[in-house]
Formats: sequence, structure tokens, C-alpha cells
Amino acid sequence: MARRTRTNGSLDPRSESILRAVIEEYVSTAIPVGSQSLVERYALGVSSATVRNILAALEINGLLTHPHTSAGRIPTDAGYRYFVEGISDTSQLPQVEQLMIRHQFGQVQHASEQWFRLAATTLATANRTAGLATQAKPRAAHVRRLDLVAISDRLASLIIVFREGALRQVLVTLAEPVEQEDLTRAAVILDGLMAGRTAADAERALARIDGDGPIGTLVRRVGERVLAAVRDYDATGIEEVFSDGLLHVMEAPEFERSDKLRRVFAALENRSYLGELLDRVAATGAVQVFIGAENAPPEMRDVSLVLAPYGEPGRAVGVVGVLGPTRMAYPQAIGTVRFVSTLMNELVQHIYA
Amino acid sequence: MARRTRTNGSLDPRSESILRAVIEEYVSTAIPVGSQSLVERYALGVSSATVRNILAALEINGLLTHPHTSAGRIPTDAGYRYFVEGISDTSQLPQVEQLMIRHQFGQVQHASEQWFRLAATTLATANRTAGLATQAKPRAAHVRRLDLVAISDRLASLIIVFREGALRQVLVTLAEPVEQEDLTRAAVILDGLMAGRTAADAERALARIDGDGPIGTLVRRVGERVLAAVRDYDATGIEEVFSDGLLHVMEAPEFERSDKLRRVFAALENRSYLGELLDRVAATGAVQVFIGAENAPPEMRDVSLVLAPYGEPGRAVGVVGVLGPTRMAYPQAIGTVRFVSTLMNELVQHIYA
DNA sequence: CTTAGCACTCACCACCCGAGAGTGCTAACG
DNA sequence: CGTTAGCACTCTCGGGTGGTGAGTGCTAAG
Repeated sequence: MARRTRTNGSLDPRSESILRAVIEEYVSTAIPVGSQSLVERYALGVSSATVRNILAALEINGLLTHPHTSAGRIPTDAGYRYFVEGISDTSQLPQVEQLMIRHQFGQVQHASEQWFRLAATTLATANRTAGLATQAKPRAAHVRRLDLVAISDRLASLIIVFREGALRQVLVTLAEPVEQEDLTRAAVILDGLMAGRTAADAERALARIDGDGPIGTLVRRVGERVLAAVRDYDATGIEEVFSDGLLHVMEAPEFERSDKLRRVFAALENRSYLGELLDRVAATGAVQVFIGAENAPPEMRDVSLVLAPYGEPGRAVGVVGVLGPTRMAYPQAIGTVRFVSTLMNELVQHIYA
Repeated sequence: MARRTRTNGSLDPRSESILRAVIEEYVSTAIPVGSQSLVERYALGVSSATVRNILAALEINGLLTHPHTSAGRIPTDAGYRYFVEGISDTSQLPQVEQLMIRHQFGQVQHASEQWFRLAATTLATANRTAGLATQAKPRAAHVRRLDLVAISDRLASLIIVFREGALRQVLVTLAEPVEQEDLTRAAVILDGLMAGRTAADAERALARIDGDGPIGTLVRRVGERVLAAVRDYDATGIEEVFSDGLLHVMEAPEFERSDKLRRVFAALENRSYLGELLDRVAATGAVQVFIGAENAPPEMRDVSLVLAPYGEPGRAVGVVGVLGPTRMAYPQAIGTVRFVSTLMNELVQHIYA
């Protein structure tokens, strides 16, 4: 017995390979796996009785469980965790898949706004799970460019370009009719004032503007709107979590009943928790796995997330990953997520180079 | 019998009110309604036997059906259709709800890009169904403004603003390093060249540019990318169908089993059919209802759509609406969709005024 | 330590049965 | 002639029942 409960928490090789077999089998079939089917399919070199003993020990260790007395075993969250710890730093994606994904990204080189969507879509189709991605977002927004476009004589569109390529568009109503010419002049002034600055810097610069004349008033008025927009951009923790491939999650038998499925959807709308996870992942710089009940919110306890950050650590950071049932093909998921994140790294570095 | 099968296809008042009662009852309970419960709840002034006769006649007319011999009646798609025809041009949203919705729109006055999302969200929560909305999009794109922003020395971000406020961002890789100064000069030239023009006009204008000197080359190179982006913008039938409130659809008992639900999701991703519908709606200018099997694609046969266009007919047109089970509260849905579409009209006209 | 054997446990499925809701038909009624 | 009461019939639904089989845990022998 001592053999199966080593003090450091790791298992002897045989128990470990049986745990792996159970997980592998359960992940692909979704039905509890018994000792018989295990020896039949995996050539373990021992009888079902021996396997039964080991399964019982694994259950005592909390790595497996029973839906009911006479059913086979299924992995617990802890079981998946043990399994994941053993593979997370090795798994590599096959060349073929790497090429396919690279090819997809090559197609849309130009529209940088769309990269993160493509990442989500790619991850979704590659794993047959839901794919998630956020746009890379900086800690402190830097304005790169400002522009004012007349829409009607008292309405203008203010366009703000941030360093990492994000755009914001704000409608500005004007107290009195203004020509495009004056708008352009104001835009040039504001652009010189704020480009390359953070919100705090820009505010100081704006305060020094003398407010005389129609242009001065205009600059001041619009400048406030710019500041508000920049602050707003800073404040939103996550720009947007783009998700794709929810249909795949619906196909999983554990989500056949729609009430469980509803929880999954609710989970995706739980921006606060998702944001917390993303922050945590962004901080570490590596692929991270969150399994079932390791997630605090109750609606997340049936799903696992595999997440990885991308971007320039000090500057702009985003996250890509997948969300699926705890019964997930972790090695595959970890491999693709890691690969896509390195790919996104390359793209972002290309911009900052 | 002749009384119940008038040649023009309309029913006598009593049959009609009974049909209405059946629909009302079934929409709220989702269980087949029988003659008894009908007389109990609706004070029709006749016995259940009479009601039975009428129900039988309505079934012959194809407006009702039977799940099985000893069950109550449920409306057919044709039944809903008849019902909808009777109410579609009268139903008005209560003042209270109008005010609530107006208030929500007041909150986000400024971010015109977000209007259509808000419309979808509003429709979703007001009807407890899925809400849909597209951004208003013109037949032929007019460029309002062009801008070029340096990202690194050989990479620039091209920003295109279209008349109705849509933005496009495209990355342009440059053959050789270019200063922001030159980029700005090129942007000014291109802006003058293309602003207010459609793709075809702009192409002619671009052809007349003499390509000497570094600026000339730059203008030509970027100009091609602009044309491509404008054409691409023209080509995409629907910009994006934003949907919200899918959780509400999941709550409907008819979608408890996830395979039916999956069809709904698949339906939302069926852009080609959705686009076709939206085009049709945009062309008519009124609220339109598409009920169950009236939709050609098989995955749409369990759902109904209530759609309405908004915008300036000749210029930019978008669509708002809801998607839900055929068992839908049509009067309510029609009312809110119509109201939101008029609201969106006001907003768009404000821009074009 | 491993393994064969065996009793035991449940989920699952098919089946049956009674209750209840609802229908269609017929005949009487105003 | 339309309306209504009465009635036989049908079919779903829910609960109960028994058989089957996969799987377990335990014991004792190898």
C-alpha cells in the first residue's frame, strides 16, 4: 500500500500508466471505464483483479471516482491535474498541424484587428472545443494618432488610434457649426499634444492649452472626450473575449441536457472571473490549465480552460485558449494553445519591432 | 362547414378568437391546449363540445395540429402566420417600455459603432429571445477619410473611415523605410483623391496619379490597398450579425434537448441565409416575420424571426430583430422590433442630417 | 504480490398498468 | 341547423417491476 501513496504525492509507474489509460479511455468514450475493458484494450500485462486493486488505490488517492457502486471509474479533477502536470511541458504539436495553422494565419496577414479572432477560430476547430482569445492590450494606453472627421455641421467623429492598433470612435456633438478645416486644425493640435502619451501625461498637456478663440475651445472640448476615451480604454480589464466553436462544446455528451450547457454559456459571460484568469495567465507567461472545480464560480465547475498569454510582457498582453468539458484532450489542447500563442507572439513582435 | 372555409381564406370571428386563444395559451404554457381548458380559461360562451368542433375545423384548415390523438391542439406555422397577419400593423409598445429602451440608448449616445450591439441586447432582454442586429451598411461604400500611421519603419497602419462611420484598419508593409512625415503626405494626397468617392470613381482617380518619386510610389502602393479594402467592404453582404441573449432561447422547453438547440446555433451561423433574409427585409422597409418552416434551411424550421430594417433607404441600411422558437410572443416581438428600428432610424438620420 | 472465483450491487431497459386528458361521434335539444 | 350532453376510445405520462450485465470488493489460493 505504501507503494501507492508515496509521500511526495507521485505514483509508482504502473499506477501512473493505469491512470493515464483510464483518462485516455474516458476522454475518448465518455463512459466510465472498468477493469475488464482496460486490460482488454491496453495490454497492461496484469489481470483485471490487479487492475481493480490499483483502481481502488487511485480512488483512495482521490484521482479517480465512481459514479455509483457498480460502475467503472472516471477521473476526478485531481486525476486530470496529476495527468496534466506530467505532460504540460513536453507536448508539441505535430508538424502537419503547425503548418496548417500557420497557413491560415498567412491568409489574413493584413487585418491585425482580426488576428485574435482567427486565433479563437483556429483553436476551436483544431480541438473541437470552444476557442477564446482577447486582443493584446497595454497596461497604460498610448495614443498614437487622433483624427476628427465632420459628419454633419454640428457632429464630428473622433477617431483614436492606440499604439497596439486598437481603434476607438466617438461621436462629438459641437456647440456650434464647425468646418472640416477647423476640425482638422484642432485634430493636428490634439494629435501633437497627446500622441505617444498616457492619459495622465495628456491631461497635464491639455491643461496648459490656452482656451481662447474658437479653435481653443474646440480643442479643449474634444480633448476632454479624448481623455475620457483613453481612460475608459485603460479601465476595461478585457477589451473583448472573442469566442468561437461553441457548437463543439454542445456536442459533448455531458452537455446533452441544456441546463448544464446553459452554465457553460453563463460561464463565458462571467467576464469578471474570466478577466481574473486572463490577468493571472498574462502575468505568468506560460500555458496554464484550470480544471473543473479548481475554478471558483459554480457555473465553471464542469469545464476546463487551457490558456496562454501572448504579446510583449511590459507593453501589450493578450490571451488565447480553449474552453471545454473537464473531459478534454489535454495534451492536444495544450499543444495547440502553446503553438498559437507563439504564433501570436511573432505577429505582435512584428508590430513592435 | 362552409362558414369555416371562406373562399378568401379568412375565418369567421368566433373561429378566429378561438385560434387566438389557443395561440395565446400555447405560447405562454408550451403545452398542447384542449377544449376543456380553453372554455375554462377564456369564457368563450360555448361548451367544450362546440369548441371541439371548431378546433377540428381549424385543424382541417391547417391552422392547428395534434401531436397525437388524445392530446390538445398546437398551432401550425400557418396558424401563427394567420395570427400574425391579424396584428402586425397595429401592435404598439407600451409607453413604459418605450421609455426604458429610449433611456438605454441615451446612455451610449456617443459610440455610434456600438448602437447596433445595444439594439440586439435590448431586443434580447425585452423579449427574452435572441436579439440580432447588423450595422447599417451602404450599397456603395463612400470613403470619408484616410489616414496612415507608422507602426515601425517598414510597417504602417492604414485607417479608412467610411461615410456611415464604419472603420477599416489594414496593415501595409513597405518596401523601404518611410518616415511618418512622408506617410502623412501620402495620406493627404490619397485622402484628397478618394474622399467622397466610390470604389469605381477612386480607381479612375488613382490611375491618373503620376508614379514618379518615392511619394508617388507610396501613394500608388497604398492606394491599391485602399481600393482592395473598399471593394472588400462593398462585397461583404453583411458586415456582422451581432447576436445576444442566446441564453434566453436555451430556456425555452422546446430546446431542452441539445440537438434541437444545436440547430438554432447552426442557424445563426448560416450567414448566407440570414444575409438573404436581411436583404429582403432591407428592401421592404417594414417589420417582417418568418415563421418556422417558412424558412428554407432545415436548421431554421423550429425558429421564427421578426426583423425590421433601419437606416436611410438609398444610403445605408441595417437590420434589427429577434430570433426565437416558433412559439413566440409575436405581438410583443413585433412591437419591440418596430420600436427599436424607428429608434435606430432616428440615430442614423442624426448622422446624415 | 498476483490472480481466480464469487457474491453482490446498481444503472439501465423493457414492459406493464392505471390515471387522466382529450378527442370524435352520435343523438337529443332549442 | 347549430349547439350541447354523453360516451366510448385513444394515447401519453408516470410509477412500479423484473431481468440483464457490467463492474466491484473480498477471499483464498497460487
